Amino acid sequence: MAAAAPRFRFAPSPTGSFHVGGARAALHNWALARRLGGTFVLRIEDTDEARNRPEWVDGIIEALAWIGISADDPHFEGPLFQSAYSGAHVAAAERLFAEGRAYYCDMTGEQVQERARELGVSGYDGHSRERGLGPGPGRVLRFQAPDEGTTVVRDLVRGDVSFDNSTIEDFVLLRGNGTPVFLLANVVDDIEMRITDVVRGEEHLPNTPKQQMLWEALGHVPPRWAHAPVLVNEQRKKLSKRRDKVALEQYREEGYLADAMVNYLMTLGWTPPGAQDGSEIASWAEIEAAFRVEDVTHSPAFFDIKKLNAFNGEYIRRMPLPDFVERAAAELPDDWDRDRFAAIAPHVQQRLVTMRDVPALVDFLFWPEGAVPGAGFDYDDPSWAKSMGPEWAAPLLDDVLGAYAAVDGWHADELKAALEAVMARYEIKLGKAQAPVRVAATGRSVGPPLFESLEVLGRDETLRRLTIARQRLAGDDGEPVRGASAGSGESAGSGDSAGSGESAGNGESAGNGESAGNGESAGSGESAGANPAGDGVSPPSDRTAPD
RNA sequence: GCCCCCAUCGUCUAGUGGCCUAGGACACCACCCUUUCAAGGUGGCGGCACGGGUUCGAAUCCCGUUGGGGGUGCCA
Repeated sequence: MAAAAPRFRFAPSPTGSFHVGGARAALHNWALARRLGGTFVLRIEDTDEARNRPEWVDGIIEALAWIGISADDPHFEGPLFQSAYSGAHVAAAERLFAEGRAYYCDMTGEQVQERARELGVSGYDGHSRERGLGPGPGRVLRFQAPDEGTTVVRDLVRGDVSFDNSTIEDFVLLRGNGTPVFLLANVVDDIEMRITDVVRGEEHLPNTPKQQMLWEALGHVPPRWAHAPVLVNEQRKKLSKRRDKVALEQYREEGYLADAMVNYLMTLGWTPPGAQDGSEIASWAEIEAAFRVEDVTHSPAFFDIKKLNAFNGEYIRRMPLPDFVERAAAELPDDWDRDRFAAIAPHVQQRLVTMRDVPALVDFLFWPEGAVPGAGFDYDDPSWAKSMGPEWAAPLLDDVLGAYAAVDGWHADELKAALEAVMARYEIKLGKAQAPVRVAATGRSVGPPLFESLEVLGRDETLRRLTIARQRLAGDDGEPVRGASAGSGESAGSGDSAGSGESAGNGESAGNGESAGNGESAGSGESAGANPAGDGVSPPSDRTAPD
């Protein structure tokens, strides 16, 4: 008789944002369910009224879809709602009471603490076990845990973990108001949903012996357990919503690719095949085919954004060009010409960390008519002095102006040849000679390859900008002429102010060393006011680890 | 306090008694390439927490120490 298909579950509680740690847990369950031909059950733990909003459930489903866990997949089941099972929770509790496995107690939390202090014990001492209390307002139902022996949790990632039953107190099943507590609800749900494998975060390991007792007391065989290590921050503390950037949605908005995020998340605590002596980049298909919980590491993993960045850049570079152009377009202000961007796209694709860095790399192509760069551009920075400083800068600019006005075609190779012809007279190298031209034409000291950029810019606009720069140079450091300062921004006027420009202090990313981009140009419609960042809308509690 | 988990380069990891003078990836440094910046290439820096065992032999097994983390609620 073939073993029944395994049933996994992912049980997040709805909050305003989706935790990366949760994403990893979901991915683990998903990979297993798919590889083993089982089912991934999504259960929404919505019992806490206070934190329950319908749109949050959509958020969970969307976040899952983003990382490839599609509700349309045949292996996907749900969403199911814990609240729909409240009847079963209470029924289970009553059954445990009827069978003498649980009893009522009228002590308040304070009283329990006080008594523990007097007796010198650590927790609840079983005070009401023999008092024969029945249900009533304010009375909690407690599970009568065994006093002796040990409970062994067979964990797929850690092996057998044993707990001394004497250290497990008679825990609460039903609150004073009759509602079930997490421990009970969770187990009953799993039983009801015929879950066979519980794969979750290590923070749940201490709860596991209690849950296992419940499974057995309720007459069922406990599931296979697997507790993956937690994700931690640089302080080696569990990633917390309060202090760390954990919202999956935020990474998505900042221009991280789902594939990169998924790949990276899976490398925390596990090594994809072939990574032992090569790249850790692996497709989901490869990951899914090879992932086994038994191979998951035992120790906590630091969620390292630097490494995530490396993965993301790698994935961006690997995108087919048309895909890249399409995806990048989403980061551009509406009034930026798509064809013009497409012309330079191949050169920006290999210079990115996140998709959000795109606008700042090409903004010079979209200055409004007659504009000259202003605040936020190197044009107005020390970079100007550095590029224009040499005494040969002015004459060279004059010569380039002349050469470019006369150049036959207007293609990168011709523009390069023309500049090389000019610079030969000054006995300088291309690396130096291009600097003043670059700053003059693009407003930045770094960016996509110069001649390709100029080709896209066009002859008229290039000459115009070189002329203006030349005049400024002559005017001895006078104020820059500002037709419309701040580049494209102001005139963009397409309503999408947004300002991706800020591009999150990516100073080190794609260039523009000094300034982190122009605050107001380059708005990426998407990011607009949204920026949920989780924190704002969700309860500050860290105790929301999906279970 | 009590319970539980963990411990290989800065980080993520490979490693399950000899193949390890410990391998890869990210980061960092240098050089090469080069049209700035990237990318790419080459090389470098850098680790088995400590102390005892077991064994012919230990990063690998056992014990202890130390250090981290998680849990300890009428939260999930």
